Order: sequence, then C-alpha cells, then structure tokens
Amino acid sequence: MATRLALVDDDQNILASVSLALEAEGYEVDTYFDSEQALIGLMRRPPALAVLDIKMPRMDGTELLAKLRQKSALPVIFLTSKDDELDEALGLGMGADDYITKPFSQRLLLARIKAVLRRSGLEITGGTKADIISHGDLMLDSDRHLCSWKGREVKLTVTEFLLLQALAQRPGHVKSRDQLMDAAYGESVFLEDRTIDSHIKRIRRKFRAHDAEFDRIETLYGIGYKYKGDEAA
Amino acid sequence: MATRLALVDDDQNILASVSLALEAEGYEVDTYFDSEQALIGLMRRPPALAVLDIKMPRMDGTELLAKLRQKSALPVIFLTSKDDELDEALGLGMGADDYITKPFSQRLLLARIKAVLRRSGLEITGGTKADIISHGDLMLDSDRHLCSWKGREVKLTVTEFLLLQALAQRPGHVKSRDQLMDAAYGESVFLEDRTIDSHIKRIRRKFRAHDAEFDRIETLYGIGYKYKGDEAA
DNA sequence: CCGCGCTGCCACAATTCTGCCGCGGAAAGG
DNA sequence: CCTTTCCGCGGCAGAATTGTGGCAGCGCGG
Repeated sequence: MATRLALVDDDQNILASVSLALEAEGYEVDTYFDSEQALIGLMRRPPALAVLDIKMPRMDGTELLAKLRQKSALPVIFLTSKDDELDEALGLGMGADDYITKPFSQRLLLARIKAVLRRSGLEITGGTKADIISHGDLMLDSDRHLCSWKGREVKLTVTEFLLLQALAQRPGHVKSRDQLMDAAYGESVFLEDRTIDSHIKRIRRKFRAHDAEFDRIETLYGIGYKYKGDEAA
Repeated sequence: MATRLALVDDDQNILASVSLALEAEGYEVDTYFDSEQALIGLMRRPPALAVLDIKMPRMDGTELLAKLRQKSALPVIFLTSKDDELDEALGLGMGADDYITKPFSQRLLLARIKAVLRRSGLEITGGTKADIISHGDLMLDSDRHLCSWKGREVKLTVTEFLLLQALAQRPGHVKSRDQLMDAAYGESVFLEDRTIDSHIKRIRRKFRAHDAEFDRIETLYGIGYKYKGDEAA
C-alpha cells in the first residue's frame, strides 16, 4: 500500500506539478486548493503527512495547522516564501515538523518528506488513530477502512464509517448528533441534525441486509444515539 | 431552555440578517450596534456566547473584549475583515475563542458557534459535576444517560431522568414539587404541580416493572417527594 | 456527455414524550 | 365520622422527535 500525502496550496500550478512529482515517486497524493476544504479532507482521510502552503486566502496555513492540531498529530511541512522569515518561526512554533522556502526544488521537498516520515516512524500508516475497534461481532479497521459484522464485510462509505466508528468507540455511551457531526466532519462544518439520522438510517440498513436482527445502534429520544456492545455492562 | 447569544456589530443589516438566522436555529439573540451599550448589556444579561465585530466606531471589538475579560470569561467569536490579517492574531491573543473573516457564510458561523459552545460546555460539565450517582441498588450516570436498578437497565426519558437525579442526589432529603421543577426544567418554567406527580408515577411504574417491590420514592403528604436510600442512613 | 455512488436535506408517517384532567382513594384535622 | 386536601393512576391529545423513501447536486470515471 502506497503512502498517502496531502498537498494544500492555493496555486493550482504548484499543486499539479508537485503532486505529479510525488506520484512519480510512488506516493498517493490528495490535493486541496482551499484550506477549509483541506481541513475537512485531512480529518476524514488523514494522510501520512501534509504539505501546507502558509499563504492562502480565507484560512492561511498557520490557522489550518492550529485547527488540525486540536484533533491530530499529523506531521506537517510548511511552504513559505523566503522573504518572509516570520513565517518560519511561526510555523515551527506551532508544531510544524519542517518547512521549505519557495522556490524549492522538488528534490529538496522529497528529501524533507522522507526525513519527516522517517522521524515520525510512519511508513505505511497514515492516520493518527489507526485503531482497530473490535467489539464482539463488530470489527472496524480504520486503517484499512474495513468494517465487518459477524465475519462478513459490510461496505460503508467514508461518512458512515466515521459515524459508526465514533459510536462504537465507546459502547454504551451516548453521542449527541453534534458530537457525531464533529467526529465525522470536524468542527467547522454545520449540517442539519437530521442528516445524521439519514446516515444512521443507511448504516442500519446495510447491517440489516446481512443480519435482519441487527439492533446495536440505539436511539435515545431527545439525546442522540449509542452503540450497544454485547452485554458488557 | 433556549441558549442566548449576543451579537455586536455597527452594521444594522448584518445585525438583522444574522440574528434572524440564529433565531431560526432556536437561539435567543440580543443585538447591540453600539459597543458601549454592548458592554453594559453583556454584563447585565450575560449570554452563553458573544459574537463581536472587530471594527466598530467609538470602541472597537478588541477593546470591548478587553473590558469584558476583566470581569467575565464569556466565550467570544470575532468577526474580522479578511484584508486585515493583523486582527486575527490580535483577537485570538486577547482571548477570543474563535474568529471568522467577513464575508462569512451563516452556516460557517453556526458551526463555529456550536463548536465554541460545545467546548465551553464540556469544560463545565467535565469539571464541576462528574455525576455518577450510585446508592446501593440505584445507579445514575448522567454522562451516559444511563439508569439502572439492581444491575438492570431502566430506560428513562430525559425529564424522568432529571427528576430522579434531583431526588437521588440527596437520599432522605425532601424535595418540593417546585424544587423538582427547577431541577428538571430550569427556573423560568412553570407547570402544573400535578405534572410532577405524573412523572413520578411513570418513574415508579418503570422501576416496578423490573422490581415489583420498588418503593424508594416516598410521598410526603403536602410537602413533596424524597428518595429513600438503603436503611444504612 | 452519461451513469453511478455518495450526500445532504425534505416531507410525511410513525413513534415517543408530556402536561393535564378526572375519578376515586388516602391522609389530615375537627 | 365528615370535610377538605392531596395523591395515584389511567387516559388522552398535542408536541416533539425520529424513521424512511426520495430527490437533486456533485464528483468521478468511463
């Protein structure tokens, strides 16, 4: 499995050329040219490392990093304009793992990426919480995006997977729709509460297709949802 | 129990449209178009969260925040013009909880508001009351909204849960119907006294369904109710 | 350009919750 | 024992909340 990187820059040219170069090196690359989109994407599909441009409209790289750091320890490399020394200190102070000043050679970027990956000890795994949840009949492997019920695979979409993961993380614990929203999309997204219901509907349906008796996702009227584990009190 | 927000901006249009949107979401909204008025209003009628425009005549948002911070830890979200990057760092450095650059989508504002409220709410809940009431056979876990009697789960509705919680908080102590009402609904709600009786009826019924002998909720004629703990009192 | 899977959201039906009433029965108070 | 209050309980209709089928927009790959 190829290591997946993320590239965030508002300049489409850079995005294209760099991602091409990285792909040539055997990496998978997710590209984002909008930092808000990036924030969502990075949460939902955490790569092994992210390369962020510091200067971006709407939300700049430092802010993006700050929001990211609230939930994840994702390794980050900053891209800075060389005339802006301020950025460097700022970036590193905020928890970036390295930075490169524009213009940069792709060779240099590659070297830094490999170095950071090596340092963070991650080769294949991307996510920060590559846990495998396994409660009785349910198994969730967030690393491989695999979900199974009683041994049979249940194909879930990304959103469904994240929601179920959030629920199954703590069997017996109630999660409000807001909390589930956070878990699946990140804090900066606002959706109708009822959208969560829709996803729950789809998750239930998929499980019931394999097991008509499936009833582990319980609704708490006026509160939210919870995943019922096996009789574990 | 509508959450009350405050909105401070010198632009009446923004004030109107945003407050409308927020009210549609079920929030109560206090609006101020003058920061000095706002300061007074925010002190006298503190909302759950305030949204402040940074650029305002007379007293700008940062100054308002500074004065506010002398007396209160009110959560604050700043509105900044996007061409003014300085504001951002400034606002956050001063203790704003988040900020949004104009122009902003109401959806984003909503997301941020909910996120900030959630964060500040968690601190209160997590810090002050780690509520798990456990007296002999009864167990109440408000975090998980879980209630059990002699090990078996008893499903309660939100109202029932709150009432039982209020009663079980101090076994042996009498609670008047008014006190119970406050505990379950907040102080500004008035209902028929007999409504409490109805809920007590339902709670008793649910417990008796599991244990016909259940008699821990005692009626004090003319006074109210009390929860009897184990005779170990 | 077309089809397909994923998503968010809406509308409507189904379910659950809740505040209150009214009918006895029970608990003071004489 | 009688009167007055207060309470338990069964019900109910309206309010709230949730389940579900559908539909339209979007991104992706032919």
